[in-house]
Amino acid sequence: MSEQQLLIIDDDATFARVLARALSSRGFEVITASNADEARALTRRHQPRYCVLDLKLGEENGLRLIPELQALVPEIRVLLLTGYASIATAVEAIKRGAHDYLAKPVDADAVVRALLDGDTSAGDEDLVDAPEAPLALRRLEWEHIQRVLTECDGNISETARRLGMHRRTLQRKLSKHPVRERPEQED
Amino acid sequence: MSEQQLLIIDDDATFARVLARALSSRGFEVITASNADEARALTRRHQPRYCVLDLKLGEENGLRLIPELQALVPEIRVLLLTGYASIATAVEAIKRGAHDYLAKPVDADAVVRALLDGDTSAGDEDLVDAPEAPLALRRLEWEHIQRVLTECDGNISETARRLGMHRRTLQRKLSKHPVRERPEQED
DNA sequence: AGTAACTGCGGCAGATGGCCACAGTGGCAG
DNA sequence: CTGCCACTGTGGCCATCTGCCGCAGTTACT
Repeated sequence: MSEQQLLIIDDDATFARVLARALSSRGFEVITASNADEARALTRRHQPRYCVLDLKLGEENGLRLIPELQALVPEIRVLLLTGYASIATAVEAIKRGAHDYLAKPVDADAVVRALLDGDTSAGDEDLVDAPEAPLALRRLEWEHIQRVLTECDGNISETARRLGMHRRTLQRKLSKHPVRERPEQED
Repeated sequence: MSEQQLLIIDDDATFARVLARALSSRGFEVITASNADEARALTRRHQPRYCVLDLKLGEENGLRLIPELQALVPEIRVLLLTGYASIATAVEAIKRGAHDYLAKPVDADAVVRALLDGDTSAGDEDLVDAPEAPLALRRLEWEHIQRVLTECDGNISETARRLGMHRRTLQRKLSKHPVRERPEQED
């Protein structure tokens, strides 16, 4: 296949570099941006077909970028990556036009798979089955918090109030590392 | 004014009944289906504007139903509900046209909020009078524990395993929790 | 009998949560 | 401009909770 342009947008330089290397070696022509403005500029210039976007771009919200990128490159495929994954943000991302949404840490193969997948566009074969296990308590808590947080537009105090918990506690929970979806396996 | 038709599709009769009651009291005209065929038939007949769909419909996958329902009622809003939530299925659900995706346990208010969210045609008459009160974390946790406990036929060890917590911890939670923190009526 | 599950219980160290306090910010009314 | 107010980040204290250990008793199946 001819080389495909791929734009990585992540303010975590280390992560971006590692991912860029991995994707380069898999046949993509990778360019990277570390903030929204840079991303816009590079997108305009290079018209990448693929994009890996970090949900949490410093102060900004990566979600906002999705429509912009699509306006610049209609056929662009945006893959959202985040270290703080939750169902609420995943839903939001897809609604805004992201092609897929993965939780860090991911391996490059998963990224490639997600990016390339769906040219068949929602083939029925690929139906994801629901996991047989219920959500672990930690994760349930995380999901609920994320949902309410979204509902409150990121207002932590308000969220804490609605959740009936102390603001300080909420802050600590949020800053702590999120829960992996499949805790039993390593990557 | 005209009540909004709402179709609940869930093979868990108890859950469907409880939810139906709760949503009825919030101003929806609720009809329920317990399998895909029934759902198709009811959709054809009643042309509901809203739909609450369980992801795991017995043998079938609720995801498949989404496009079908939308073919029957183009403006239908499908809310996916599942006790086995995962980011992967959430992404898939939204891609297939679901309006939102929530993990059980949810309270009826959250369902209503999700259904009406961004809905311009929903004259927010008597529909929205539901108090904005997301479950407190404690309560959410309790509900989830009870759900899984029931699923495990009261087997505490198994429940603890599935919930990813220590058996001793579960025991202590169960033994102490006097259950009632706030007698919340469903209607 | 032996094995393997489950259950209840006690205890301990370390993690977590609730709460207070303080500082800095930004919007808004007076 | 000047408070007032709400939000946010942070540190610290102390009570509670959790994870993990062990032990004993029970039930069921081999």
